[in-house]
Amino acid sequence: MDLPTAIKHFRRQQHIARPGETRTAIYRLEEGWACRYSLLPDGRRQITVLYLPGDYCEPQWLLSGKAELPVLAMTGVRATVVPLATIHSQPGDGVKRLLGDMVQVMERQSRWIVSLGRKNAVERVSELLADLYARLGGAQGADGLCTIPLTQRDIADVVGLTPVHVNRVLQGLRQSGLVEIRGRTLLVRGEQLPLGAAA
Amino acid sequence: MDLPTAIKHFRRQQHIARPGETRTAIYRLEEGWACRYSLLPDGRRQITVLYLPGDYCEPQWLLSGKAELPVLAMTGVRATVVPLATIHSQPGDGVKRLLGDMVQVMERQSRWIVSLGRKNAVERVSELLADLYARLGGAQGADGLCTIPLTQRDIADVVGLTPVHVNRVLQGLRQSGLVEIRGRTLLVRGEQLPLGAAA
DNA sequence: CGGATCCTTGAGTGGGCTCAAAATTAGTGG
DNA sequence: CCACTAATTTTGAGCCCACTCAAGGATCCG
Repeated sequence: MDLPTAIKHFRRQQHIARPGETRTAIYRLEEGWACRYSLLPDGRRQITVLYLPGDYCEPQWLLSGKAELPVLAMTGVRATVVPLATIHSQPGDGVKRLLGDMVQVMERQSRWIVSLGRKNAVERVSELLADLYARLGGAQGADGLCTIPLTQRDIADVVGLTPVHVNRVLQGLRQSGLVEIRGRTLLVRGEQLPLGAAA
Repeated sequence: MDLPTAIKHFRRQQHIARPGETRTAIYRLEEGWACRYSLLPDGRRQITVLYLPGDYCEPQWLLSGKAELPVLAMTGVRATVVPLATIHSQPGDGVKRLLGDMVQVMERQSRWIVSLGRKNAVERVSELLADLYARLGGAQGADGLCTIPLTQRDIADVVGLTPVHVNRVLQGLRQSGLVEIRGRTLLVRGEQLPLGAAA
């Protein structure tokens, strides 16, 4: 109803968009994480994009106006609704900002293709955690630890591994002091994790 | 010099763009294939995008003006030079067409992430060949066969496998009648190959 | 015709998967 | 606050797909 700041809430495991839907607005995540994923007929799932607080979800709706793949809230989500009409009617920063975001997403996807195609389990998990650490803007907690609200199954569906193997990899990283696990919460100590170098 | 149709040629294995370069024009491939790739310090290579005749290379230069990763001619290439200034000065179809292409590339990358993360060797190679067959616009030869000018090493660097294993997979597909190999040329019989279904 | 690149084949290895079960944690309703 | 259930994490044993290493044949190119 009110134009400037419509807010929408989603619960964990609730769909933000479903394939084929026409989209007339995009969301800016204010709080919580979301993902775009793909489900194979036999149940295998692969997450193709992660959306963190501050991200626009999904930029390409500006161009295509249609959702190709399902988008899911991975935690509770609070998002600002940004109607496409609003953006188009003010053809200044808004469009540019979003197109820039699209390029960012593309580059991140390219890097991820490299990881999935050519890197082993430890490298993939490390790179994911390093990327998330960087995107969260450095440390959150006072002790340089930042919180990852993902299930080990979720991580597995990002890095293309099984939950069991992700668990074993995380145990290795834990012994290296790179991550901590308190209850069901994953804490990452950023810095040392190797970001994906390439040429 | 001449504005409307500047043409540029590249030989096989010649770089079309190198990382960090400023780009003031994009190319439209008239003939030949190209790819964007990433090289890890230890020599592992992963191809992230394939450009076929008719494709614009690379659309995101319109927005970023900079090459992030190297682009390589995989065969002899003849390309039309499209200066970015030309596109921006005629803000009609040109921009829209290119942005549409960008979305296409993004969706193809998403599908490829699914393949690399969740599919086995046979599925990946089949999907690649099916995708190429579709993008080449159906059959080229009179017999419903289309030609793939890629090395088995090139294919390996797309699907994230070793050349040796790609060879064994292709032999399986050959016995299934899905592909033919004449000398060093790969011929694909499209139709039956399963395109990546997802939901 | 020589050299380089590419394709092919074989034997052995290993990283990540599968299957299965137990332990821990989160969530729910009374 | 507690009992109960569901979801997640953890651990173990065995297996298989794709890799590695190595050598020999084809094919291309100058």
